[in-house]
Amino acid sequence: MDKRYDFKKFEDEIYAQWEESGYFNPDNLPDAKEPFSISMPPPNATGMLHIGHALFLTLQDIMVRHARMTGKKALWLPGTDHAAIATNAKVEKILKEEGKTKYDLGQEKFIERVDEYVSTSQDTIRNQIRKMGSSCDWSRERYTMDEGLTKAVQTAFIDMYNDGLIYQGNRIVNWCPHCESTLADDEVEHKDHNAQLYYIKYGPFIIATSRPETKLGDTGVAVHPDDARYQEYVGKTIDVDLAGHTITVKVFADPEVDQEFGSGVIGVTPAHSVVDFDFAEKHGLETIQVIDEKGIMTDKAGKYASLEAPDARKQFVNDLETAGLIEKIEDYVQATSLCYRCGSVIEPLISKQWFIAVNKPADRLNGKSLKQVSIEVVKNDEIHFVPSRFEKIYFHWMENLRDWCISRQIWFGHRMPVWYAKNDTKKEKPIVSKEKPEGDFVQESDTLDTWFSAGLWTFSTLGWPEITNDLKTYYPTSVMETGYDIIFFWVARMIIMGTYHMEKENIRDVVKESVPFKTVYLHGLVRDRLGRKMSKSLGNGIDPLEMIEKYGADAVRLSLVIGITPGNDLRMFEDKIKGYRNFATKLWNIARFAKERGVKLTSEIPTLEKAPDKTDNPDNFGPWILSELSGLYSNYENSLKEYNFGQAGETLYTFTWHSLADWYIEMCKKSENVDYHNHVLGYVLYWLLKLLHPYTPFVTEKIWNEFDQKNPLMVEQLSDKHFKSLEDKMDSENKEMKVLIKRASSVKQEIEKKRKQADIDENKEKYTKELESIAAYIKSLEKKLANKQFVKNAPKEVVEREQQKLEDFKQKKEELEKLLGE
RNA sequence: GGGCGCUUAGCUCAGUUGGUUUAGAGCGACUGGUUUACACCCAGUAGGUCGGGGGUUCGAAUCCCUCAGCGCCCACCA
Repeated sequence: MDKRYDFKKFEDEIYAQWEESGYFNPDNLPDAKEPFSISMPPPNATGMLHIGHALFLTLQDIMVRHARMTGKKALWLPGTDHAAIATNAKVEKILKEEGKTKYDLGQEKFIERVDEYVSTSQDTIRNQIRKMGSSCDWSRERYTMDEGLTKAVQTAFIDMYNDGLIYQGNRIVNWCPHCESTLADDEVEHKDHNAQLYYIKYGPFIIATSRPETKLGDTGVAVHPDDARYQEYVGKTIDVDLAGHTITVKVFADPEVDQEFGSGVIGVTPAHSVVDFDFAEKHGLETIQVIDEKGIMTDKAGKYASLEAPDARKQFVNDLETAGLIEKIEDYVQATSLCYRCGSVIEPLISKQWFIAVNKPADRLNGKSLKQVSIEVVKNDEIHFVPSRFEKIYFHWMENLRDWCISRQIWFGHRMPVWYAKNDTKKEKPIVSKEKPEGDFVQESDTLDTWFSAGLWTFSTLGWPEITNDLKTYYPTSVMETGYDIIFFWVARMIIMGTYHMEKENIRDVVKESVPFKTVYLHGLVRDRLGRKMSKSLGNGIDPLEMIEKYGADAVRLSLVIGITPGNDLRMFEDKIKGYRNFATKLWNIARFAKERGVKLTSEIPTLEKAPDKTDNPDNFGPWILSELSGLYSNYENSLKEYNFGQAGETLYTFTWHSLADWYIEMCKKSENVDYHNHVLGYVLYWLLKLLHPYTPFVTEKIWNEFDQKNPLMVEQLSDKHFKSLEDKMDSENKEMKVLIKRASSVKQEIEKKRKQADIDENKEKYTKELESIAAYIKSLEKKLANKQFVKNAPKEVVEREQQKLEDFKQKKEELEKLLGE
């Protein structure tokens, strides 16, 4: 073996061997029975691996490798997402560099161009995923735009349409003038910014508005029903002159109006405000659109027509001022809506779009709505969140969910199975069908929201709408592991889609449950050393590929996992990774030490009676390390069961470095009982490599290989039964074990004592101090034990423990006193 | 406006239902050592009133209240 583990030399090779072995595919695990499955959150097909990917790949790989090694039929299904808006924008940018626009190409050619781009760049992310050591089943890889998933999307759309859950409607939507597309509610970000509040003389009222130009489209005035100031106008329709532009508004009362804010009167603009749209629906107001899809004033804006909205505002305010209609202008902080992709200010607009009705009772769901069922399955614990606090956030979002706008005006994406007669230019008579109807029909030009297909991911990738063996076996998936930032975008949508489509009559009895996953594990965000988000503009990102190159994939994996807790952000910096590179080297050297001594890996428990019966004999460390190993195993398994990946990792680290290397191996060297220790070491290493493998798959596999093992480590079994028998054996030889382990620890103390003795002269002062603090502690223990309340109320074990402590410290005190010659 | 999280050694973080720890780890600092498993090493030292205050309890980093700072999410006050 080389003196140092050269990860660069081995990692790619090891991965290739794994892949060739076919064991990433659970079909090739013949003895495995109980299924375990994870759908990989699909990275963007055109994306590059970033540190966030590295984190989820590590966590999921740990789960999958562990499942595989504990006898499960472990499937980790990889894939990529077409990321409609992002990819569309990317290709548009490339075209721009060529001096072209998408219109030069036309939709068909543009899509060809996108497909071309996607297929060349998909390989990049695939290979980057491999670099992390991800043991996913590439034979089942999917893409959200592949043939099968396209079919799934169409089937899902048609089913929901036929059930009345998808409808076309003229409703107010979030419009991004830059992307020229609608956005879902949660694709809109809210940011405070400084704005002006204009108080306008508005017929008999004063109204406040931050967007004066929209007032040209007002059709109503809202006041509070109890507001004495405006009672006389309620129910009346009045004409209002706004500097020469006359609008007609209906005055109505609604309890939503806050009497205290502004003047207590709202000018209602149904076409350009979400709230006002709701008012309009409720009170039967007309809508007048004064701003169009590109942010330009329409003909309805009278003399302001064809101006850009900000210019129209300036001019309009100017005109109002001249006419003496501006009462005052106040500064105030307003929450504006911004596009989450490009940051443009969102324009609420009324337009004809496709929606999913989340509140509508559905026959398939026994008259419950999508929303109700999605809430229910989490309340009933059919799905549970780790950490559970995110359930509250999920409920809150679900309860307030409005109908989901699923149509997008970008070119790249799933086409809807919707057709219009060629002369139906207003899209008034949609025909929903997979095939183009006979005659002169054109397909709906809008595409579907990316999250529509992403919502189907857990079952579309298993072959749905076909009823496949995979669907029967692996649905619902065991765990959904993803970031908390994506709960609404994705997790919630998968729950909506899964609980609906898997209730279909031909599926219901085939899958075990309709929920898409049983557990949602949410990890935190990776931040820089200062806790800032990693971003290109800050240049504070850590490139996982560069780090793999420098320190190895195992080191990157450990650095992402040790010390983390579910749902909490973590900070990442290079030194951390370097430290874990050292760990891999440490492990390598342990193995090298073993190999050079002629150690053979073995699963056979070393006999205990070989340890000689002498207090200071280093051979006593044999039983000691076995008991440590046994403790490690239960700690490890319990931590993983609770998704405490950080803790399990830390336990492995501490055992390997400190118990095994620093103590046990040091003792081995001092013993002449070579055969015995070789057995112990071969045994401990055999199991330790298995335990470590999910965390550091490369170096453990390589070491395993160095010991000429038959099978790859990745399909070796971590046997619960074995550790039970280790424990049993230790129990059955309980008395002897306890004595031996105790002796081992007394050897440790002996060594420390000798060390102290050696430097006692130089450090007399220090030990005197220590003696003082021990004396003080003894006093406090005595006081505690003299406290009747304590003895009465505390559990017996605690009291006993304190008594034991007292004795131990008394002994320590005596020893120290002896040392100091007092 | 509502909700959530965080605040523990110089830095990054653990700390399970309150009691196996007179508060732990890694990194960094300092002292010493070792060159036949490993300097990507070993032994050790220093460093913390567990954000402040109050309460419950025999016992609180851990539970409750309150205040402060940081961060995040949600939200239709025009």
